Amino acid sequence: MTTAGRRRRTRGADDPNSGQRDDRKRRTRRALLDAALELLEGERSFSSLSLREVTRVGGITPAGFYRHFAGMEELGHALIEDSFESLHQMMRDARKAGLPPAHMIRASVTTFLDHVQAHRSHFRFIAKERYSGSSVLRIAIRKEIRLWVGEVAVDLSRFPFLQRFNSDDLQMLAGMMVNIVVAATELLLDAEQTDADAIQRIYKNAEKQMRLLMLGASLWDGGRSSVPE
Amino acid sequence: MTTAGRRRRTRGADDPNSGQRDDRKRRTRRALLDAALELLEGERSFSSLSLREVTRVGGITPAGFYRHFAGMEELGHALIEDSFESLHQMMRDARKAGLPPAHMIRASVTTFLDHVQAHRSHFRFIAKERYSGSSVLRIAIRKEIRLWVGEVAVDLSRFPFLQRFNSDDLQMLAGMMVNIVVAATELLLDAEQTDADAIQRIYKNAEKQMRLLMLGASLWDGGRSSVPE
DNA sequence: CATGTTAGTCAACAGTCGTTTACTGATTTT
DNA sequence: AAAATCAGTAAACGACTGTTGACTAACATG
Repeated sequence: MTTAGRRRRTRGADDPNSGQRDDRKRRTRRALLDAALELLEGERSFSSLSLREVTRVGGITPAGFYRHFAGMEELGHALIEDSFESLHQMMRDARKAGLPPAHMIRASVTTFLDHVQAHRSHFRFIAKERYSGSSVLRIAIRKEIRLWVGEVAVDLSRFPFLQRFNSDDLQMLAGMMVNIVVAATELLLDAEQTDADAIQRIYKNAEKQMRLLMLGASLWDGGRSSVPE
Repeated sequence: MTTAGRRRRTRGADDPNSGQRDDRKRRTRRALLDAALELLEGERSFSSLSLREVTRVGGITPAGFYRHFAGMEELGHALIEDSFESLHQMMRDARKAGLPPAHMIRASVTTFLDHVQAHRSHFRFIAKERYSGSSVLRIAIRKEIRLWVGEVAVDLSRFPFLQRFNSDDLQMLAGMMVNIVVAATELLLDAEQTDADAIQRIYKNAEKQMRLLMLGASLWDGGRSSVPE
C-alpha cells in the first residue's frame, strides 16, 4: 500500500532514472547492502544482523532503512540477486570467450575460483545462508544453484563422449561438478587471502577431483557396470 | 532404626555421580540441549537463538542457565560433541558388524543416511553451523569432519584395487565420498519426512554418485591420464 | 516560482536481551 | 542434628531491538 502513487512522475522521456535524488537513493541502497556484507565478513551470520546495525554502518538512521527495504529479509534477497547476477554474467562471458580446446577442466575451475576470490563477500554470504537462513532465502539460493547446474549440464551435453548420458545422468554429473567447486569455494573462503600456497592447493585439488570424476564419466554406462568392491 | 537407614555417600569411592541432585542436574542439562535442538527445528539458526529462549523452552529461569554452561557458545559445543559422538558410535558398530561382501556401496550409504534420519535434529544443527556459526564452532565441526574423512580413508585402504592410491589421493577420494553423503544429508533434511519417494530418490542418487566415483577410482593413475575433453 | 514528492532525521514506544546479585530450599556431608 | 553445598528463583540493570509518526529540507515537476 506504500507503492500506490497517485501522481505519475513524468520523468524525462529518455532518461527514466537519473535525477540527483535517484542517484543518491541508489548510493544509499548500495551502502546498506555493502554494510551488511561488511558485517558478514566476520563471525556474524545474516540472521543475527540487526536492522539498526546495518543502518549504523550504512550511515543512515534506522527509520531510513524502510525507504529501501521492507525489512532485513528483503535486503537478504537483494544480496542473493546481486551475487548470482555477477556469477551468471561471468559464465556468459566465459561462454562467449569460447572454450579452450585443451586444459578444459583447469580453465573452468580456475575461472570460477578466480571469480569467487574477486567476490569473496558475496560468496561468503551465500555459503552462510545456504543452510542457515530463512526458508525464503534458502529456497532462493537453492533455485539459483539448480539453475546453475542446468547450465553446466547443457555445456556438458556438447561433449562427444557424454552423448550417451541420458538427461538424468547428465544432471547428476553436472551436480557433482558443481558440488566440487562449491566445496572448494568454502575452503577458499576460510583460507587466508595471503596464503598463496594454500590457495594453490585448493585449486589443484579441485582440478584433480574433476579429473577423477571425468574418468568415471568416460566409462559410465548408467551405473550398471560393477566396480571392484 | 536410625542406624539402619544411614546413608554413606562419600562420592568418590564407588559411586561418583549418582545423587538425586546430580540426576536432576543432568536432566536439566539435557532439557536445555533439547530445547536448543527444538528451536532449531524451524527456521532459526543457532546464532540467532537467545539464552532466554532456550531457558524458557527448557523450563528454567535465565539465571539458572549459568549453572550448566558459561554461555550459549558452550552449549553449542556440547551439541557438536553429542552429534559426532553418536556418529562415531554408529561407525564403530558398523565396522564391528563387518563389511558385507557385495552391495558394499549401497550398504554404507544406507547405514549412514538411516543414521541421519534417526538423528535429524543433530544433523540439522551441524548443517546450519558448518558455515555460519562462530569460528570456534565451525572449527570444531571441521575437525570432526576431517577425522571422519580419515576414518573412511583407512577403511578404503583395505580394498585391493585401491592399494596403488597414495595417501593424498586416498584422502581425496574419502573426502569426495564424504562430500557425497553430506550433500545427500542436506537434501534429506529438507525433504518431508513423510515423502518416502523423495527420500528413496535421495538414497538412490547418492549410491549412483558413489558408483560413478568408484568407477573413476578404479582407473585412477594419480591424475596423469588424459580424459576426453 | 509555487507546489508536490521523498530520502533521511528525530524521538519515542514497548519489548527482549545477557548478566548480576541476593535469595531459598532440598539434598549431601560431617 | 547441624552445617555446607548448590540447582534453581526473583528482581533488577542498562543496553539494544524493530517499528511508528511527525518532521525537514533538498529535489523535481508543472
